[in-house]
Amino acid sequence: MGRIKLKIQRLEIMKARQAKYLKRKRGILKKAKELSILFDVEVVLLLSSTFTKPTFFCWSRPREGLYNGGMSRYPVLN
Amino acid sequence: MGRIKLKIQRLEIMKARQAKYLKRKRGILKKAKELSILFDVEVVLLLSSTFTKPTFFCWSRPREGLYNGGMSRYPVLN
DNA sequence: TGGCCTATGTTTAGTCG
DNA sequence: CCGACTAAACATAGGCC
Repeated sequence: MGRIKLKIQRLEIMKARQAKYLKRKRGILKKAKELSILFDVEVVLLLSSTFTKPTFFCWSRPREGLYNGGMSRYPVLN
Repeated sequence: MGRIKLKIQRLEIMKARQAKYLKRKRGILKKAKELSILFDVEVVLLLSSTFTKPTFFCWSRPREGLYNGGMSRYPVLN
């Protein structure tokens, strides 16, 4: 993919790191969204890096008897 | 991607649904793993569908002073 | 930082075994 | 279900601004 195949190992060059991360983050977020829509799958995706703000994606099916589509306002342990 | 462009909308044909889901699930899991390795990013990915078992992927950086690489044995609210 | 570009590597729809 | 195959669509590395 791209001009050169990128070997899957930790990227140490910080300059390139952030730009690449942004591109790939967008890519996986798009995939997650497509998956949730295509297959009606509930998806939770959390990405936490040391160099940018964390990213959170969450999609859930609507549930009967719930006002907000089943999304909890606060985290719940059952 | 593939022979025919798949419009991103809910798939109703159950026969094709499961096979396609499996392929795409593998795809996004690979992406998640690559992301975590390349950028040293902590990743949580949870997929829950009505027609197969849920899938959970979690990767975290090792932390000093913790035995098991920072993975909580039980869910924790802070 | 982040958008745009393009060449090239990757993913996947459809099919068969 | 699983794996393999192919062609077409997609994602992205590197570069430029």
